[in-house]
Amino acid sequence: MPKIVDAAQYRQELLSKCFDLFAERGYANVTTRQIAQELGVSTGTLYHYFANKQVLFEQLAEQVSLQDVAMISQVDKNQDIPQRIIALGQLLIENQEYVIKQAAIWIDFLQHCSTKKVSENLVFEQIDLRYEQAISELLDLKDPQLASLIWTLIDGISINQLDSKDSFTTQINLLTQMLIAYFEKHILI
Amino acid sequence: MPKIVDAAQYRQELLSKCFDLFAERGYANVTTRQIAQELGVSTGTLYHYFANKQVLFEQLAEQVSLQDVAMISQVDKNQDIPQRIIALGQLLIENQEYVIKQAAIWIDFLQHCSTKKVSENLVFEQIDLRYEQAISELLDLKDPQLASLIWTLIDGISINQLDSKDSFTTQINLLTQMLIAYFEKHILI
Amino acid sequence: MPKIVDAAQYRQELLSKCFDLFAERGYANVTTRQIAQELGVSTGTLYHYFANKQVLFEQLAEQVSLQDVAMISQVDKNQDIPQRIIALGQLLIENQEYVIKQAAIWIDFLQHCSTKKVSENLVFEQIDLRYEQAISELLDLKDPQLASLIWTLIDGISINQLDSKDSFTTQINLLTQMLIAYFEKHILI
Amino acid sequence: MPKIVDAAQYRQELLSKCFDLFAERGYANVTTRQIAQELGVSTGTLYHYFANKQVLFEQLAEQVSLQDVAMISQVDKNQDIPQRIIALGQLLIENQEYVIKQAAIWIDFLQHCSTKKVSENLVFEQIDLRYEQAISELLDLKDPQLASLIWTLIDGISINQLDSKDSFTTQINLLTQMLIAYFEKHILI
DNA sequence: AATGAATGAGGTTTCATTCAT
DNA sequence: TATGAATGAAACCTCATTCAT
Repeated sequence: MPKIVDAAQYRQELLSKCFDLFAERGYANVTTRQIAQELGVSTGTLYHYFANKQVLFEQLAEQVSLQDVAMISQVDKNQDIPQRIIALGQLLIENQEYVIKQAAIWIDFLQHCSTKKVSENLVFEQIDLRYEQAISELLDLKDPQLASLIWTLIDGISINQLDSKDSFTTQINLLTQMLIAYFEKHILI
Repeated sequence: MPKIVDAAQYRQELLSKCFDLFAERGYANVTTRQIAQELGVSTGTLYHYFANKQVLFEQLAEQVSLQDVAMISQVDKNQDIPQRIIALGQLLIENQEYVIKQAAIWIDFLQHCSTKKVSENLVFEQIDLRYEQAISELLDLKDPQLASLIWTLIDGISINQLDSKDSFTTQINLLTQMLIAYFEKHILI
Repeated sequence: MPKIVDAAQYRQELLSKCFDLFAERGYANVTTRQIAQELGVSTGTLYHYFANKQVLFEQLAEQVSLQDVAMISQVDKNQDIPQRIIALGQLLIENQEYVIKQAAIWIDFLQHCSTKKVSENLVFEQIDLRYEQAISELLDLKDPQLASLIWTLIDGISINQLDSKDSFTTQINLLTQMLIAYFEKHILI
Repeated sequence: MPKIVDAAQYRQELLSKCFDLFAERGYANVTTRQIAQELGVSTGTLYHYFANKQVLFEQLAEQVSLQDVAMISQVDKNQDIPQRIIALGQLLIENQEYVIKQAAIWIDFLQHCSTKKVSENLVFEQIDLRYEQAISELLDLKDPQLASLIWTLIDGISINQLDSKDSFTTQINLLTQMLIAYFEKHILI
């Protein structure tokens, strides 16, 4: 009997392990050899679990999106909308290291998708929808575009955090206030 | 009489010509041969005008940032702040094709910078400052962070425009309203 | 009670099963994984029965040569030489699918042998001798070179059957007539 | 101005230089690095002149077929058919080293073609036709199948010359006699 | 100034073979 | 016996860059 008991689970582990690598260097600047090394396996093993570098990356993006959604759903919904927005901001700031990396990967994935043909965008659209739903649910939104936009703005902030990570807090807080102001004026009451 | 009168100007022309290429494919997916072909010159000539691919790209990013600033400064300042915000939104929507491409290049450049060492971030910081000033001036802002944020959010929206370009208008309009709500609540009296 | 009673016999079965695979794709274009899959076993099992891919192939070539000889010996020897030649041609045409595949494997094996050192040519020479004897016996030949040549010519025709399998019949018939003409002129009486 | 004056001619030179390599080792056993080394160029240069290994090989096969035809046309046609056949045999024996290698490449090419899809067989059919015409012309043949067959038989003999190169002469001579016997019986008069 | 042939390090991927279970 | 995950050398190919002309 072979060593690995649950291949699917092991794949997830491998994906998690190369999260930092892709986030910090970007898809094009990471070699498959580096990935294998980071994972502590041979390149052969890498290709045993993932058809190719592209597929590996797509599965990582998918995994990341699921984690993001899980993070968002941590916000306590027993509060009014402005409080929830603040709580979301708080959560992002607490997890800023992760959030910034996640954004780096997501942007990379976007570029990747725009290069490829439409057929592959199915996985992209599916992921996109996930974010939309998570935000809609959190803020009781009826407008899907608004939900999409909010996460888009968060990503926008995240990727702009080159080294000045202390500004992340400030920018998220500013965004929080913008959202609250917008909600108070257009949505609540 | 030599063909090229003004080398500096010719360089600018070359840069302009490869804007689309980088925007659509991304730095890593464009080869120097493709660039040369797009420009209608040989690779040798390319290297005559630019030390290497990286420098070429950095100069393109710089050129783009100057064009962006020029675009922003087109907004008529003889209106109140909310009107200026609306006008800016309008401008972005009118130039959406350019704005989206510009964002693609900017994000690519960000990734590029975060990979490299600090020494090269000088050019990055310089560019960043330019945006900050343009927005600050346009909206009479005292807080540089807020100015930075606004352009950051615009970029955030822009890069998320994979194919669904019709949503760009909606999203920019939503952002416009957020900004107005925020200004009304926190800045204008 | 162990599953496999007779390892030697099982090996023969395995060899027979991968005949088509090697014939259609060629030694270099068949992976051990494909072989294992075709055989319905794991690669581990494959290596349990055969030291390596090369040995597997050599044994296949040997098995094929034995089958060829068995086929040749089916020709009824109660006829004169020209009739036997015609009967041999008939037999080849009837089994053309097999004959063509067998030739593909044989040629592959020849290439294989010419690459390796002389030590391994023992198995090659042994196989070669087998063909020589079978043909010599069938046509009452004294000249071993002539016997060799005949099978060589048949192989030559066989490998040239890319897709145009209908020409196989024609070409074998032409060869048959050549042989008869040659025998009538130089050998019989 | 670049170094190479006539790229097409240089390509031919490169092809000629790797003839031995492919003939002796076979397509699958020759690496692109070995080819480059044999040619005295870098792998990059190799790929500058040939899209990939496959294309290089196909062009080699094509070149070889042209040389073969040129060789065949050397036979003096001012003699009767049997004499021409003998002269052809003589020519083959004189050039046996080349003939054997050429056959090795041709067989490799056949295998290669049978693996690929029909679209690529155009080049194969074209080459095949060339042989047919050269032989038809030499022996005043009306039957294209017979012409094809003759070259096929020569190839059959050639590839069977593993090391025993002295038998090549014998076998070609035997084939010569077969052909003469066949012509005398079926074609002439 | 302009060309594009030449370079070769290094990228992605394959695959025969091993070995723990 | 049987399995198939794991290995890593080595294959094919790309591409930023150089340099002779």
